[in-house]
Amino acid sequence: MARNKKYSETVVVEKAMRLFWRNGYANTSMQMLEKEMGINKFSIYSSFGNKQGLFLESLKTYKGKIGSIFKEFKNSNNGIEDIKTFFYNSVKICRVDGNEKGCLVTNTYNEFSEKEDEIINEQMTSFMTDLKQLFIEKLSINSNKDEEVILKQANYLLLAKHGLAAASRVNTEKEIEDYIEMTFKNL
Amino acid sequence: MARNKKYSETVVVEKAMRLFWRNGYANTSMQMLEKEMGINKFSIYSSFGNKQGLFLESLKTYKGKIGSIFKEFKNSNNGIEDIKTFFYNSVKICRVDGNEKGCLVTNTYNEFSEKEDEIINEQMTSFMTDLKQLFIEKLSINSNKDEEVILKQANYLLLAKHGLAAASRVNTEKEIEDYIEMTFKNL
DNA sequence: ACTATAACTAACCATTCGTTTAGTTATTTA
DNA sequence: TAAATAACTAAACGAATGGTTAGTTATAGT
Repeated sequence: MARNKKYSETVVVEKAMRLFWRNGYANTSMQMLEKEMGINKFSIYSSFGNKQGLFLESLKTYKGKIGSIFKEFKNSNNGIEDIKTFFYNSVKICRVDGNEKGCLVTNTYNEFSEKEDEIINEQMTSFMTDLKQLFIEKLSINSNKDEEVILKQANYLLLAKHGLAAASRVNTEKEIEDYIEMTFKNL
Repeated sequence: MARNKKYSETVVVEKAMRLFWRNGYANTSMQMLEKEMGINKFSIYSSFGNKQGLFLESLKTYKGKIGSIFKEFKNSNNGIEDIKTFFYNSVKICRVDGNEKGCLVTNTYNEFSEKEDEIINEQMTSFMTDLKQLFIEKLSINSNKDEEVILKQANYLLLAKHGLAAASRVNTEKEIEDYIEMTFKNL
């Protein structure tokens, strides 16, 4: 009936994601998004509803980005060694594509931890729960540890992963490598 | 010459600190500060210059608050066991006095990691450097580890402490205890 | 080619931000 | 007690925020 969009929503949401990743939600303004995405506010609002809608779509894109790492993690069968590989892969993905730092999900988790945004908080909690479950499964492979120990170690790894994502924003590659190696020394 | 202040700067900056601690710098508005501190914007500006001045003063107050923990940490001589005690004490201080979460210094470190605020970034870096140095000293007590191992372990502890502060905002006491216990198992 | 309509531009909301300032009140000191 | 002045109140500042809308342009299907 009328003219088509000049932009691809997939392309512009990828750019928005990078900006949110770098600056967090609150510190990314619509003006910055307009500039980075190369489209007008009107287009953003007609495509994504509002700022939060765009952010949720960015989170979805991010999860797609790290999906391959998770898939590899799920499908392998080397127990603890897989978790370690997963840690290294998680850090690696934060180093590509420019200046973005840490894990977008973890950053969001921290930024919204005191807020009361139900939609976003639910997404964060489910992400963490799923990750913990995966750790438990991997820790159970080829192991005769009892459940209590496995749960304790899963908690340990969850917090380690969380802290690693936080630290990867401010620490050097060497420090991070030292941390990962030490983390897995006694599991 | 003229009338005296109705408020104590020490008292109101303590209240400001609690608010910054709970919400971070950007998410704490002057309006919120007025309400929490119980004084007018004018009084805030005349006492502390501007928002950043008030924040720096809050940081100073916070450092005073955790000063006793650091002092105890410095003066004891049980090596690694002291570091563990320090970790537990650091977590404990985050649980008192209401809903404030995590470590104000670490929260600030994270919030400003991408900004270019020289004054604040310098304070954060020096705090971390000092802490690392302390870890190195404690790890060297009654130990025949070579320097490389000690440095690696210091990096490990620094990131663990950083991650712990981040995690203490969102995780349970049990998860945190598990994490600390596991952390020191590896040393 | 015409028209309906979606995509676009750009100006403009109301609100909130950190900060300032004009005007008033209280109290210290001479 | 009276003058000087710091502490106070409250309103307003410009800039920036997320969000909207009136008006224009391009293109789809008839």
